[in-house]
Amino acid sequence: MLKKKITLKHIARELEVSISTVSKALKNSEEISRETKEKIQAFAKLYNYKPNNIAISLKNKRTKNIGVVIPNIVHHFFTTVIRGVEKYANTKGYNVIVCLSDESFDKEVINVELLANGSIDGFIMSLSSGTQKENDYNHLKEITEQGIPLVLFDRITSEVECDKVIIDDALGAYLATKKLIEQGRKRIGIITTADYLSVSKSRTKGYLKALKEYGVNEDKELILKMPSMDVDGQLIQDFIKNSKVDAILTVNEIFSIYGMQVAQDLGFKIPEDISFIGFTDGLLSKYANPSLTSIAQHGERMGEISAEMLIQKIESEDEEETYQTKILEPTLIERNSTIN
Amino acid sequence: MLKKKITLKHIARELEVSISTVSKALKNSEEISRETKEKIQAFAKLYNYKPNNIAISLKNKRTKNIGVVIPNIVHHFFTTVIRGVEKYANTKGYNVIVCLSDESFDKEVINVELLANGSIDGFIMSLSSGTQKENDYNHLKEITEQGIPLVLFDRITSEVECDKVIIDDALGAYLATKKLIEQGRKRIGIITTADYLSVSKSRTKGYLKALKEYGVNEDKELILKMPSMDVDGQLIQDFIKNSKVDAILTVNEIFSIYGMQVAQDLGFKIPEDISFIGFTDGLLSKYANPSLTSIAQHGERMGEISAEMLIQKIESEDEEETYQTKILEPTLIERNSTIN
DNA sequence: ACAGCTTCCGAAAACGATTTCGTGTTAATA
DNA sequence: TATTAACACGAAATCGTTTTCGGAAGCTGT
Repeated sequence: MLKKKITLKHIARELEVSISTVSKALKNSEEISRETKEKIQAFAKLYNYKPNNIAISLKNKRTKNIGVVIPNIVHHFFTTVIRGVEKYANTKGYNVIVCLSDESFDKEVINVELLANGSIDGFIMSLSSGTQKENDYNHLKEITEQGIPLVLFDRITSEVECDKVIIDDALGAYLATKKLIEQGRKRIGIITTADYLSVSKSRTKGYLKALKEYGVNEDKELILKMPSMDVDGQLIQDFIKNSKVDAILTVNEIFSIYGMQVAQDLGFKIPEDISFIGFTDGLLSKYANPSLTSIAQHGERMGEISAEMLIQKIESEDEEETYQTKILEPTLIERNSTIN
Repeated sequence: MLKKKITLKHIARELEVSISTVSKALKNSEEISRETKEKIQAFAKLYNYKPNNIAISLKNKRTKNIGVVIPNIVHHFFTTVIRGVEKYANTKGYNVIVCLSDESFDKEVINVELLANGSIDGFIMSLSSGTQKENDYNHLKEITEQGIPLVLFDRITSEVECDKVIIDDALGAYLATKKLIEQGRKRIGIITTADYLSVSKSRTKGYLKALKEYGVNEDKELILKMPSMDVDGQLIQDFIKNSKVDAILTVNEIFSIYGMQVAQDLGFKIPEDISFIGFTDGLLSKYANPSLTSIAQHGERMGEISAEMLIQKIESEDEEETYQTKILEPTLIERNSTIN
């Protein structure tokens, strides 16, 4: 009943030729006579022969797999990146191995070390918050030292030399803040996370830059730093209640969505009393009520570019150690959470 | 500069012993003398030796990879399943290779065939809509015939004999409909998709069963079948405008969220004039405004169970061909889109 | 002093494929 | 007829690991 996979050896034995002959015949080598080739090819097709990927990987020292290690999969942004990576990788014949670090340094290290032992030809990664907090990148330095190509996206670090893809986070925050100022907002707050997260830091910077440009002084009371990536409802509620903001920029969409709910519960009208802009532009932004003005991070594009850069490095012969950082432009998408 | 990975051969040459000795020493074999083992182990640690996964896979004919093929990654449900699979698989030392079929029959076949050639020890899959439409499962039959374990979840078929994990879709729809009836709703509509999707069919069945139980006759005008998984705004708008429904059940959350927006734009109050219940209970349901009463599909649990069943099959010696279908109970989560 | 045991280690096959090189046969050329 | 070239194929190494088997020492006991 069990139709086990057939190998070159089986074909060779059955047809009374050598394994080499079978191998060559199936690659249509000129070395083999027409009739022998036809015989072998027919037999192979009949028994649905497909070469064993593992054996080929071992021989070629190339797996045609790329490893994607991301902090989580719940944030819509990361799933769109996966989509982009998949899309491009597939056209080039690569599979995608997805590993979740779960925002944990230890899990990230484990995943990387596991995959680095031959399972993949290169990595696409976004740092876990744990890793950014520890500020320890030895696991990444090791793989680059071994010559395994690596592309970091979104959550990156200058500690590791490799290709990188990010959006201009500061610019995104700057544009959003500017938009709010120009709409007449006077007290613009920001809900961000701890500074060790590279993106949050940049976004806060862009926010401050815009304020400065318009002569608004930084006000610590308008900056709420969430201790983790999770929503702390109480903190947001207190912030909205006490800070007298008339606009809020958040570093992800969940903070905004949650903020809007709190604000509405407190009787504020959106966008009249308080307007909101969030980062990421995922499904939530589009379907929230009111819909959320947001800064698109172009995750799918980011995934495609990452995959393209990685595969380019994987397949390039020369060991030129030149790395580039691609910076995508964020896009402000206006919806009903700001005046339009 | 490049610190290439070290192999058994390198160690053997350097320490002037045989490869076999090195291999055994690193496994702490009793065959090797204490001093030789210590010497080899120290050397291996110093040069950070890690065995090559590919070589081991070839030798053992086991990759410690499991392939997950899903229709898309945008639906929150599938990402939660991935999480569950990852979670369980990692505890057992397995990696997860994710492939997206993009709802396409062809892409599903390609992915399966690629992975089946040695890359993975087993499959966890949910059928693409294209596959369910074509009703062609030869690619799956082939892998099961080869003895490769397969677990189907959510979108399954009776055409293939294998382990399966689903929620009781009919029950979910039944419970939701019953809830609506008991809340006094008189004209309960359903927004579903074409019948070839196994889950939509079951859910419609549950909906009809509840109606029948309460003596309500089926009314074709209350059933909207969307031609695809995508939201067709016009259809939904016409449906809400013309059908005079006072409650709507939808087979996913996006249809509900979209429906709520349309209803609100038309001046209906939710839940007073129209109440909504949607399947899936993703982020959208929780953060929508009003928040959406929904039927939780327990994706993460489903992923865990799928992984558990698969790994159990992979690691069991006996070739017993007994397959089971696990049916999870859906949970109705009440929020503000229904009266509470 | 010699059979019989341990103890410790290496040779070789195996997993499944690719590829280089060599060789026997035949046909073409001098 | 002798030489050579073209053709068709096979042997063997290789990728990195595991594992079986056998054998060389050294030791024990009689």
